[in-house]
Amino acid sequence: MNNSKRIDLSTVLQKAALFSSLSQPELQELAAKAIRKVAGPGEILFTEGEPCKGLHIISRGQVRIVKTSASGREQVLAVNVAGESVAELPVFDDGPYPATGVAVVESEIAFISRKDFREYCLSHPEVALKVLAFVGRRLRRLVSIIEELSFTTTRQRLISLLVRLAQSNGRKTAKGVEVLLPGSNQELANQLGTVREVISRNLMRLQAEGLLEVDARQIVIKDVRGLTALLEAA
Amino acid sequence: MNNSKRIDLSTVLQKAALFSSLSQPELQELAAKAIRKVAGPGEILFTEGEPCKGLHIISRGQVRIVKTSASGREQVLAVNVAGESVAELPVFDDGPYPATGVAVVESEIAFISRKDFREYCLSHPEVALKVLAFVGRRLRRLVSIIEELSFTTTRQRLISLLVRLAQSNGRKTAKGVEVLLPGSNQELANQLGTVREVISRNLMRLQAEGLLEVDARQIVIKDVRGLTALLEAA
DNA sequence: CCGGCGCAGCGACCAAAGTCACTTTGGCGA
DNA sequence: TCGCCAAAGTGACTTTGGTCGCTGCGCCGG
Repeated sequence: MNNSKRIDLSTVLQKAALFSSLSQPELQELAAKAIRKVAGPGEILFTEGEPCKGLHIISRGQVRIVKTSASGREQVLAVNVAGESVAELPVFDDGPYPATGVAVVESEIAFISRKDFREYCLSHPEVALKVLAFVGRRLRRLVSIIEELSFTTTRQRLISLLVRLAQSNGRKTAKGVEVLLPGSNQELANQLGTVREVISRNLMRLQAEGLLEVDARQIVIKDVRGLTALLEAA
Repeated sequence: MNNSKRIDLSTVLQKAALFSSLSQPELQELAAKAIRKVAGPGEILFTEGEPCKGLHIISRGQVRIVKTSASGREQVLAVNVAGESVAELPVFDDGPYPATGVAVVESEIAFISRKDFREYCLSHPEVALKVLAFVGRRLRRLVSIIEELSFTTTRQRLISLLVRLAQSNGRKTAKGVEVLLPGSNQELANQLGTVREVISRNLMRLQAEGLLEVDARQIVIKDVRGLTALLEAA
C-alpha cells in the first residue's frame, strides 16, 4: 500500500455514514488520528487470520470481503463502496480478521488504529451505537447468505441475482429489461458460492427456456415475471 | 411466555458476561429495568421478521437461533446458553429479527427493552464496547457457517462436528473416544444444513469404513486421527 | 500478422445430495 | 401387554453440482 500521508482527512471522514452525526471539531479530532492510504486494483488490504490493526474507511473506490478455501474457491461475503467502513468488528473483539479484504478498483482508504478508535468510541458513545447499527446490517447480510446457501440451489441464487440487477441497474427496452453482468462468470460464481461452469450452464439454460437472451455480458431479461415466479415456486 | 415478574434481577445480570465489568449499584440500576420471563421447551421467544422489542439475556437454560425455509427446512445459526445474550443486534439497527429464537429446554430470560438498553449503552460506553465484542464473535461464527456451507460437503461437516464433540465431550475408553450425539438426526441435520437421511447415511458410511461404531445416540470414534485426516484432505 | 492468453461454452462423466416410500425399532402410555 | 408413535434405517431414483478436457473466440503485444 503506497502513499501513506497524514493530510487533513476530516472532509473524507465526514462523508462516511458512521460519522455523520459528528460536529466539525469532533471530526478534526478523529481525522488527526487517521492515515490515508491508496490501494491499487487487486491490492490486499488485510488477510484472513492476520491480527486486526484498525478500522478502514473507504473514501473512494470499492472493497470486496472474501473468504478463500484451500482448494482455491472463493466466496464473496460483502462488497463495500465509498462511505462505508470495513472490518469494524475485529477491532472490538481482539480476534484476527475473519476474511480477506481486497480493493476491487483503485481505492482510497482512511485508516484509524484499533486503540484510537476504541478510545474514541468510549468518549463518543453515540459513535459506538452507530457502529453497532452498521454491524447489524452486516450481520443481516451474512444471515441471508447462509439462508441462500442452505435453502436454495445455484439456479435460484442466480435468478435472484438477475432479478436484483434488473431492479437496480435495469434499462427497459422493447424486448425486455437489459442488464450488464457485474464481472466475469468466475466472479459471479464467487458471489454465489459455486464455480464458473455452473453459472455458464444455468445462464444457457435460462436462455433455452426463453426467459433470457444472453449476448456476452449483456443480458436481456425477456420475462422478469417468469423469473420471479421461479423464485416463489421454491 | 408466562411468569413475567419484576423481582430483583441484579444477581442474574451479574452472571451475564456482558455485564461482568459493572459495579453492584450499576447492576441494580439496570436490573430495575429488566423483566423476568420463563419459557418452556420449544417455546418461541421471538420470530423472524418480527420487530425487535429488546434484549434477551439467558439466565438459565438454552436458546437456539434458527432460520426456517418455506419448504420447512431449518438451519441453526447459533445455540446460546446461560450467561449469554441473544439478538443484541436488531436492538441497534432498528430492523426486524433476522431469525427465530426458541427455547430448547425450560429457560429463564431477563428482558430489557430496546430503549432502556440503548440509553444504558450511551451512559455506559464500556457496555457498548462489550456488546461489540460479543457481536464480533457472533459474526465470526456466521462467517464460519458460510465457509462450511460454501466449501465443504455434508460428510465433512458431519466429521468436523464429530471431531469437535470428541474434543469437548469425549470420554476415552478402550475402544476409542465415546461421544453422545446432541439430539436427533433431524436436529443434527438442521445444524449442518441438510436433511435427516443424509446424516443417517453418512454415519452408517463412516461406520462401514471402520472409523466409528454407532449404537443409537452413542458413538464410539475408533479412529479420531483418521477422521481429522479426512478433514485435511479436502 | 501471428502467437499467446483469458474467458466463455460445452459435452461427458461422477459424486453428492435430496426425495419418496417403505420398513424397522424401541419406548411409553392406555 | 398391546398398540401407537416417533425416530432411525434404507433402497431406488432424480437432480444438482463439480470436474476434466477440450474448443473457439476476441484481444493485445510483439
